[in-house]
Amino acid sequence: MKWENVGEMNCSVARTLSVIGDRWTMLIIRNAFMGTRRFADFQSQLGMTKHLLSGRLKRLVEVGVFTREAYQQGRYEYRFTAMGDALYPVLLSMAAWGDRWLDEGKGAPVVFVHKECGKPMTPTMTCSECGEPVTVHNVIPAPGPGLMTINEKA
Amino acid sequence: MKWENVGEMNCSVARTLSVIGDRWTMLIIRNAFMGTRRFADFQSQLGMTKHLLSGRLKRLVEVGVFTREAYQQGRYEYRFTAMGDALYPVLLSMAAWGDRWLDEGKGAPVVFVHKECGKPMTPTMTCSECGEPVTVHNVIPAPGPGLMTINEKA
DNA sequence: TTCATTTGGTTCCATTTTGGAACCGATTGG
DNA sequence: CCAATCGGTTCCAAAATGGAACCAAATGAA
Repeated sequence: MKWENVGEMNCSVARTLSVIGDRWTMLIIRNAFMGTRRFADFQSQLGMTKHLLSGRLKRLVEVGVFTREAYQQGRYEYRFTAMGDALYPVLLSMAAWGDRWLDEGKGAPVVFVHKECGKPMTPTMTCSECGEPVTVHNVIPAPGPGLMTINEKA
Repeated sequence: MKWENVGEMNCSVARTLSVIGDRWTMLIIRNAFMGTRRFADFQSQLGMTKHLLSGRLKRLVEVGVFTREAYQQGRYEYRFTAMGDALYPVLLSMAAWGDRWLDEGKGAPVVFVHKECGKPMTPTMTCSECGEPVTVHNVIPAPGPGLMTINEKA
C-alpha cells in the first residue's frame, strides 16, 4: 500500500494521519498553537525548506485546518479554524508523552497552566461519560455506526 | 533543518514526533493496540513493505516502545512496554479528531466503551488538577524546568 | 520617486526515503 | 523428507526531502 491511500482506510486514526501524519505537519501545527501565523516565521522557526512549508500550508488550508487571510496586500496569515483548534488535544497528548518518557531527566520545557483553576496541569485523557481517566486497560473498542459490514481487514 | 535533527529540539512535542511522527509508525502502534503482535500480521494488515516495517519495529524496540520476545525458535512478538501503553491517549485523541472532523457523515467506525462505567465515550482531554475539559482557549503554556535559559528560537 | 528590503513563494537539482518485488535461511508441520 | 511459513534482507525504480538560487509584488527609507 502507498501512503497516499492511507486516508481511504475506514479508520479515524488513519484518516487523521493522512492529514497530520507526515514529517512536518504536526510541527507546523505546534508552532501555530504557539502563535505563529506567517510564512516567514514558520520557516525560520522550523528551519524547513520553503517549498515543503508551502506545500504543507496549502494542504492544511485545503483540508480546513487553517484559513489563509491577507493582513496586507499579498501578505498572508495562517490561522486555525475550529477544526484546527480541535487538534489541541492531539498536541497535548504528544507533549504529555514526551514529558513523561523522553525528558532526559531535565523536566518539561513547557508546562501547561489551566486558566480556570490556575494550576500547572498534566493533560489527562478521560471518559466523557463518567469523567474518570482512561488507559488502554479500561477501554474496549467496539464496532461503530461507520464500520463497513464486511471488514476489509478480514 | 533535517528531519533526523528534530528529536534534538528542546520541545516535548518534537521529541515525541521524532519517535512516532513518520509515515507508518502510528499505524503500527494503532494495530498493536488492536492486538497485533507479529511481523507477518502487521505486514498483511497494513500493506506496508517488509523492509520498512522491519526498520520501524527495530526503531520502536530501540526506543523502548516495544519489547521483542521469541514465542518460538526464531519467531517473535512485539509487545508494548509501559512506555508504549502510554501512547494510548495519543491514539485516542487522533481517533476522536478523525471521528469529529473527517467522518464523511458515516459516523465513527469504532466506538470506545469505558469498562468502568460501561458507556461508549468520547475521549476528552481534561485538567489533572480540577478535572475540567481543556481547550486551546483555557490553557496557557509557561516555561518549565527543562527549558534552556537562552531560548534557541530567539 | 527611486531603490533596497521583505514577503511569500517557485524552480532546479542532488540526496534520501519509500514502494515493489525477488530472494533467503531457519523453523515448523505433515 | 518436503513444502510452507516466518522474519527478515537485497535490489532497483519512483517519490519525497533538503539546499540553494531565483523571482515578482509590496513596503519602507531616503
